[in-house]
Amino acid sequence: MPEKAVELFIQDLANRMQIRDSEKRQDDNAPLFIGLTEDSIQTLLSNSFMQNFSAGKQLIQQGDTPTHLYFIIEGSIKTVRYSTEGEEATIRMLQAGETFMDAVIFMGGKSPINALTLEDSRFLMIPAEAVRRHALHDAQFACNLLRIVTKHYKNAMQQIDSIITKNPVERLGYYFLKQHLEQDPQSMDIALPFQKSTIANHLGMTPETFSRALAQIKKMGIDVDQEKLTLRDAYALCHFCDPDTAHSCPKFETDFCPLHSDCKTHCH
Amino acid sequence: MPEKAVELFIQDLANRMQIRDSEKRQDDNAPLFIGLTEDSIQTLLSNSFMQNFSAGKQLIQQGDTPTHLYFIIEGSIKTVRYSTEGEEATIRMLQAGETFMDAVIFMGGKSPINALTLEDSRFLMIPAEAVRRHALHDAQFACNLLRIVTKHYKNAMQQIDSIITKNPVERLGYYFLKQHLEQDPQSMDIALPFQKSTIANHLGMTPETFSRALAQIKKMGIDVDQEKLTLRDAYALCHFCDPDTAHSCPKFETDFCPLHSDCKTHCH
DNA sequence: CGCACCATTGATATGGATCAATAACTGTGG
DNA sequence: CCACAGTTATTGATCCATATCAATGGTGCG
Repeated sequence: MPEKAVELFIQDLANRMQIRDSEKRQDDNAPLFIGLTEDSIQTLLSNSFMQNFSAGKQLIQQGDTPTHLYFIIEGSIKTVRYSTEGEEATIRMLQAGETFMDAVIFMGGKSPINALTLEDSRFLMIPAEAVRRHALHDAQFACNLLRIVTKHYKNAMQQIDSIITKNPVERLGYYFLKQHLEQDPQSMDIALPFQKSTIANHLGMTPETFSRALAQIKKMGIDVDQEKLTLRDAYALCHFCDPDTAHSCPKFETDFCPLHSDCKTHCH
Repeated sequence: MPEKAVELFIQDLANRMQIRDSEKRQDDNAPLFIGLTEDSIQTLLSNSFMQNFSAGKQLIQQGDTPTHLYFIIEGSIKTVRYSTEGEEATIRMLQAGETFMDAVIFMGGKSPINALTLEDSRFLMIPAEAVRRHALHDAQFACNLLRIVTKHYKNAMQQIDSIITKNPVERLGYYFLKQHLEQDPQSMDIALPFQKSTIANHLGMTPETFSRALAQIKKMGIDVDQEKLTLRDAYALCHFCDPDTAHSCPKFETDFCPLHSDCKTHCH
């Protein structure tokens, strides 16, 4: 039964990756399996299985030895650290298509984070030992992991920077900007994929402060309608940008990008 | 001339790794080259070279395309991000034997960080393209990179957690604890490897606050003598510990570890 | 010796946390 | 369809930790 599920998953994955190919977006989804041979995927997944968990379940605790790499088929989770007084610091929030425990597996010790489901979720679980072994045999797979982990690391660096140098409004704007670029840079709508209090904690502020920051943002050309934002102005988020984020923006290096030296219109 | 330097370096590295072998500490130093064949190292370093930079030199700017992986032969550097108003957030401070730009090379875009020398320094510089190519050919090398990057990532997570949930004194204590475990868990002395203002920024506080936190720490059984700390009590730092850090402490799971359930002496 | 630079210490100000109350939404059952 | 409880979000009032401002002391270097 587990094997069957995995078979199905592989087939589905293959389908999806072909679709992606034609869309030229093969990099973005399931980056763990990019460029692997059918054989390689089979070997890697030979002891993997699917499992469901209900909302609010602690999958991993700080100090546990990580046993699996989790690939989210359905649902969402967050990874957090707790202080001794029980305060929590949210490191990441993840949705379907993303993986977690991918980095922890290679840290060579106990897990520095807790992982818990935010809603009822379904995972493909690949044994940690299989992942480590496979990485040593398939350099492509190891490089996929590298790309994934470095991306996490980049996000962590931006999170650190945000918390240290930015005020709540700027942090929120920066978060929205990144969501905007990630979801669909053409659309004027941005979805809030998680509960506000969860995002607030991820940004290092209380829900109250988050709420007040939202109110500020409204005044800057962004309509807030429950769990959806609408930009009234395509450039409303531009002054939250930074030099490395700019490069993933379609407006970058057009004369309309406020960071561009020739820009006349949107500079301040 | 560059080739000669690299030859020498490899030889020196080999020597050092043999020494480490006998000390059973082969994991800790030069983790980039662990387990690689002589051939593999040769290929990797074929276009590498040594270069010196004076203190305060910007090696990489945010938004630059990273060109090399740097291995610090001598000196120290820090990686930082700047806000638009010029405030800085220090991500890491590194010394001889460590590498940087290792993760950035695999992020597939522009650098999210600046790197600048803290003193006159000397680096082994390996072209980024060579690193990426070699990672695809030598899975062992890719796994070494994975271990390095995941370690950075772990530190970043702890840094985020510290800044969000801990007050300045706790952050400082946690930093000292980690230094203590990293430098020499047996010794009662801890060296401050960087300028106080640099550490302060890394911990997300001003130099003034750092200074006041130091004063608090003095009251907790730790003598502060300029750039060296001395623990008056081997357990002085224990209540700054957390479940995942504990595992790298020699006192862990002895009855004297305050985190241990059977501990009678040091609990509070 | 004197000039920088860094660290410390004290006085004050302020941004965001906390506390408290209300409002909006979610789902459930009558 | 509405009434209800439970959760999540907003808004207001207050407080406190840490930043900021300012002055002094220490250290190393030319």
